[in-house]
Amino acid sequence: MKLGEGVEAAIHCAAMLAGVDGDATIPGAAMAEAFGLSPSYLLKHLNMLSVARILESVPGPAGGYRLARPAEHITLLDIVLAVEGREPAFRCGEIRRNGPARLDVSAYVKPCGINAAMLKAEKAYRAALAEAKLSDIVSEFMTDADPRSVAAGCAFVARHQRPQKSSSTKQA
Amino acid sequence: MKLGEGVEAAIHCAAMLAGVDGDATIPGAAMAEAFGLSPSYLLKHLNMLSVARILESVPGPAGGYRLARPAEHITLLDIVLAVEGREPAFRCGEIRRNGPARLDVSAYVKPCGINAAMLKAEKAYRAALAEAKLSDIVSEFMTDADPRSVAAGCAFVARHQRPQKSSSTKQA
DNA sequence: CTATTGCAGATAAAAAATATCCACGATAAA
DNA sequence: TTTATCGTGGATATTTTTTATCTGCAATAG
Repeated sequence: MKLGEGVEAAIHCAAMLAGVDGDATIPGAAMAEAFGLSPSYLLKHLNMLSVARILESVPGPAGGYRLARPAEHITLLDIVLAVEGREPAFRCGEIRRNGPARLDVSAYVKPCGINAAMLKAEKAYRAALAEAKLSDIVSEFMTDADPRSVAAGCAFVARHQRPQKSSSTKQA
Repeated sequence: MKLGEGVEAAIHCAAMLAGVDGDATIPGAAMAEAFGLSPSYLLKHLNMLSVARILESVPGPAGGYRLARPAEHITLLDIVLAVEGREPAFRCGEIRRNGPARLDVSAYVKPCGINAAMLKAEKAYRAALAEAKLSDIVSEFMTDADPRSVAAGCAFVARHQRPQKSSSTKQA
């Protein structure tokens, strides 16, 4: 049972993007620098978030990424599933039917009880992640984290975010 | 997020061992054959279950494995942790402090909120697994599975289990 | 036009999971 | 006592997955 490092990166990036003004964007390279990550590889993960409609990407200069919807409507489950895939962690290989004395396939129509129990646990896991909204993560960070850390994060966003020319004008 | 195949093998083996009479044992090679698994590799997993005191191993002819305690006191969590390790799936790399503008370490004493949320979800996952007793898995299999499958399983256990000479005599 | 950005695909390097083998100690049975 | 069977531990190989890099391409603000 292991989660790739991309999950941590994706959540941190999403949290950072929650702090931009209006429809401004932050380039992926800037976020890679902020977290000391490999730019090329981080782009892979950010792209998966784009495909999952969690982020929006804007090409060209002044381009980059921004949230595709308000942070209140993005959960950690959304991000984890986008990066890690939607398949369950436990995949039943149906090894019970791999023995030398194989029965007819009709003997295995009932689902494997072990599989059911494992899937039930993962359902609980996902339910807990679905409860964690990105907006909660951000606001908790703002109030609980060390002021220097908060200030540094906000300064970084302010320095790297790029306002868009078209669109309405400012933020909501 | 992925669970190794060893988990499925370990649970199936433990369930099989729950069906032996008294202190009899079943050799690892027999269980590997029953599930069509590589014997050498399955032994690795069975050994981890032994180290975790979930199984007991008996060397020599008439040796093999048996449950170290009643199936009522073995949970899927016990098995999963024994095989996959006890570390959480999400490991916080503290990438927030890896940027170019590093703050003093004192700015990071507060735990990462993202880490806390991920750990909370995994706690729910483990709690659900802790609810699933091996005895439940077995009894559910006995009553719900196809009779042919149950009969085949019981026959296999009866054919391969090996009673122990010493010890009290029979089971409790 | 030019520079910057995201994207897709090929590729490579590193790490982990899976699998095999052999020497060893224990032990039941012959 | 001898022999064959079993689990253990270590070394090693194979395969798969993860992580990382690079190149060419399309989009676009200035």
